[in-house]
Amino acid sequence: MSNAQSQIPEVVIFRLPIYLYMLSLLTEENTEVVSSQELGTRLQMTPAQIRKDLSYFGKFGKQGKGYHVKTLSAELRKIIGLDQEWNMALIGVGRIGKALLDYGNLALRGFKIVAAFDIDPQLIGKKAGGVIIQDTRELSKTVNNKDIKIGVVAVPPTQVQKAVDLLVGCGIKAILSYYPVATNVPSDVRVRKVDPMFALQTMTYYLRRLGPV
Amino acid sequence: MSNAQSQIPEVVIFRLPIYLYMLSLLTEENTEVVSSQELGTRLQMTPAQIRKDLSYFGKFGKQGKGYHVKTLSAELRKIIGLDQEWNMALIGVGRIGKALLDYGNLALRGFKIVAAFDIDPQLIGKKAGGVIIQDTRELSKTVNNKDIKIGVVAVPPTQVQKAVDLLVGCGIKAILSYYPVATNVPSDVRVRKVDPMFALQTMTYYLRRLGPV
DNA sequence: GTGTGTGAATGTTTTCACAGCG
DNA sequence: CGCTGTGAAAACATTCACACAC
Repeated sequence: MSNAQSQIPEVVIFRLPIYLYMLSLLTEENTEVVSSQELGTRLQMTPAQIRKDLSYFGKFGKQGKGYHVKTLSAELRKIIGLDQEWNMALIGVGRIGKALLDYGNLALRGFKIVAAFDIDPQLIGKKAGGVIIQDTRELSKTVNNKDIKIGVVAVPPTQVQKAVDLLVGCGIKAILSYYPVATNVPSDVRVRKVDPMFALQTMTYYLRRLGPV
Repeated sequence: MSNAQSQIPEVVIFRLPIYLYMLSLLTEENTEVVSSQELGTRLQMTPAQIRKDLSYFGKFGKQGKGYHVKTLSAELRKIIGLDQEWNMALIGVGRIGKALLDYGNLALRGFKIVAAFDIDPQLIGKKAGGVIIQDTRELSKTVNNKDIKIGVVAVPPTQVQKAVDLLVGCGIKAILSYYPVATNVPSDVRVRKVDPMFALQTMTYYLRRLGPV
């Protein structure tokens, strides 16, 4: 049915969860149908962009009416891959790692940290966020047993490549890293780097340019 | 000296903290000088892009050598506005709010939550992450007393506009919101929306397209 | 020789504008 | 009529390629 596959810009993929999020808000408000106009207002983007983005995946709208909220929601969930649960392995149970283990929203949105690993012997065997911290040597076995598809790397910069290698060795194809260091991975493995501080650090640039306060 | 001001693309601003981060790693390694080539390799971007980005702000490199790590670091910190401490007010001490109060990296990087607010009477007066939770009615007074320049909004979607209005009313010009709902603000106020889940939610798209596993 | 800074060229993303459908 | 879906145009961002400085 859909041809889809390769030529969809990455920015478009990045926006899909945003649409989905707004659709979930609309569902809560019992809105049945929404136009690209209305979505655009709520998300502060142009209606044309929303229509074009969605058109990469199919024709979900009805002319003269708009988009059926529930239907579009379901379609997007399928496209993004959120119509299933995803098991994740956490490498590194330091500050960020612990915060992730305690972060309730993960489970709410279908992501579950089902195993945690560290190299610190002091931590191994301890319990955190419902899982027992394991030695990294058990990674491969656990990935298979627990059907883990996503790796989350929360180790210091110097250890990132090592952690990534471990995950890649177990057949993991999607890795979220909490330090933006470059990593060497086969081309079919996707590493996404996030830093919770970057958003703050870009705002100060603009604060400075507002004239003296 | 610098003309700077308006015409610098926002994507460039977003990359500055990334450069700064890599420079801090290089400093730890006692590297004195680095080329755009080397930076590019480490950050997985083209040298040309790095040079062009930096050239928006001045000429920091030396031909034939590269960039002096410490000097460039210092310059970038000045440009981004990280050569000072920033006081922040948190609105909403729920799950995300509490996580932020406990997040050590904030202070390490020069950001400090110096006041927290909520409307829940059960929370007001309690202590969290070193600050006492206050009634939002005290916001204005506290913003002035504590020289607060950044607001962090961690309240449910339906309350975001209200919280943002409060902050804007106190003269706050930079707001970080943990839900990507559109907000109405004067044009000199910058609202940045972050959702810690979006990075995950885009990876599953690509996971699905890797052929059956 | 080596690597920056930068116009010009190329590539990508967004917006426009309108045909066509409900 | 109103609103989608979409080629074509405009805006924007990245990369090239080279003169010049060390």
